[in-house]
Order: sequence, then structure tokens, then C-alpha cells
Amino acid sequence: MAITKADKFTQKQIRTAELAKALGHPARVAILEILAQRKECICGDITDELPLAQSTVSQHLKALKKVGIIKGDVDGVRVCYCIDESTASEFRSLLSPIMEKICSAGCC
Amino acid sequence: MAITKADKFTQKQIRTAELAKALGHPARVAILEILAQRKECICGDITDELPLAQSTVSQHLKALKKVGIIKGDVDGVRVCYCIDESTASEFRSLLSPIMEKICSAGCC
DNA sequence: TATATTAATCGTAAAACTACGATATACGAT
DNA sequence: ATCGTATATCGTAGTTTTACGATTAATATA
Repeated sequence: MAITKADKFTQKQIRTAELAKALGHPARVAILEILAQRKECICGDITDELPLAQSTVSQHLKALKKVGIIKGDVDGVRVCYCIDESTASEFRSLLSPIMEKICSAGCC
Repeated sequence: MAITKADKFTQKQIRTAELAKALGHPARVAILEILAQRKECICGDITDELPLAQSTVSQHLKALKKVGIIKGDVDGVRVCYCIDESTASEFRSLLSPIMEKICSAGCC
């Protein structure tokens, strides 16, 4: 962000935006869905399920890891990815009140 | 997106990402909060509440309008913005199952 | 030790995002 | 008709995102 006055927003707003942004690409939505579907870590075969190059998938995984929504443990030659429940809960906590409000903001 | 194979993702994933992206900036989170807080349209004083230039706020409003989460009705010299409840509900519908799953994806 | 495999990183290019000031447009008020 | 106010749009610059192929690093296996 060029010359962002990020400090003028609240930490909640910044964190909410950060997490929402992580969901802001179909590939990352897909990755989270894949990880959530099976209730276990996914070791290695994420790239196979996406219509993207391996390096691109790796970038998306990195983006998700950066905000903490997933974590990856090295297991030999593979890396096991899974969702970080605590961050997921944090996300829900941040989002819930907003969703609640905007879904009942009756006017016009 | 350069050379995006967007057609390889589901419409749900694409729409979810689109809406999440709209929340992907603190200013837009703030705008939605402002609109949701008061349960009526906001006519004109949105820029005053944000640490951004008028033209920048206008761009953020445009981004929110583009995905349909807000709508703006012209009222004389002002424009009255308010949340589009149907899109907000759509957003919640898309997000809920994902949040549900990732918050109980117990592993590791 | 050599080889194959997995995943991250590097380098790069194109597109999108963010921000601002300046300008244009549209309307109300004088 | 003119002036002032509110909002959108234009032009622009810098940053970030997205994507890919190529390379590197690490490990498992032959």
C-alpha cells in the first residue's frame, strides 16, 4: 500500500481486512475448502487439485500461512498443511458481528 | 489477474473470493461498519470519517458497489449509501459453511 | 553415492490495487 | 445565471498481486 495511513484504522479493522484478503482469491478459497473437507492435514497433493502451477500454489499457501490461517509441518520430503483452528476462530469472531450487522441493516 | 484460469474454479469459490476481497481493506471494513452501525443510509459524510482523501474514499465505495454489497441512491447533490442486505446475506451464506468447517478442522 | 521427488524460492512480466491532486459534473441556493 | 457544495472521474505514481518457468534445497530411495 502506497503511503497508507494504516495507523488510522483500528487493529480489528486491519486484522479483519488482512484475513478477508487471504480469502480474496478463488484458489485460496479452494485450498481452505480442501483442507477443511478432510479433517486432517494434507500432505503434498494440493497442487494436483488446483488448475495452477506448483510455484503459484506455493505462493498462495505462503499467503495463507502469512496471516496464520494455515500452518505447514515438514514431514520428510513433504509438507503437511492444515488449518490453524485458533486463527479460523479469530476470523469468525471478527467477522460475525460485522455480518450480523450488515445483514440487518434495513434501510432504503 | 494475468492469464487466470478462473473458469477452473467454481462460481461459489469465485463469488466468495470476490466478496471477501471487497472486505480486504481496512477502509472498506470501516465503511461497512459505519453503514451498518446507523441503521439508515449515510448521505455524504463518509469521507469525513476516514483518514483518506475524498477521491480515494470514492474509489473504495465504487469497489463495494461493484460487488453489490452497498448501493448508492442519488439524493440531490448528495449520494445516499446503504448496505444491500440481499448481497450481505448472500455473503453470509457463502461464508458460513466455510467458517464452520475451518473452525472445526481439528488436526495436528 | 546417485537419482528421483517434493516444495520453496528466484526472476520476471503483466495486471490490479491504493493513493493523491486536479478536474468535471450535478445539483441547490442565492 | 452564478456560486458553492458534493461526488465521481481522470491522470498518475508507486506498490502489490498473480502467474509462470527455472532453479534450489532437502529428503527418501535405489
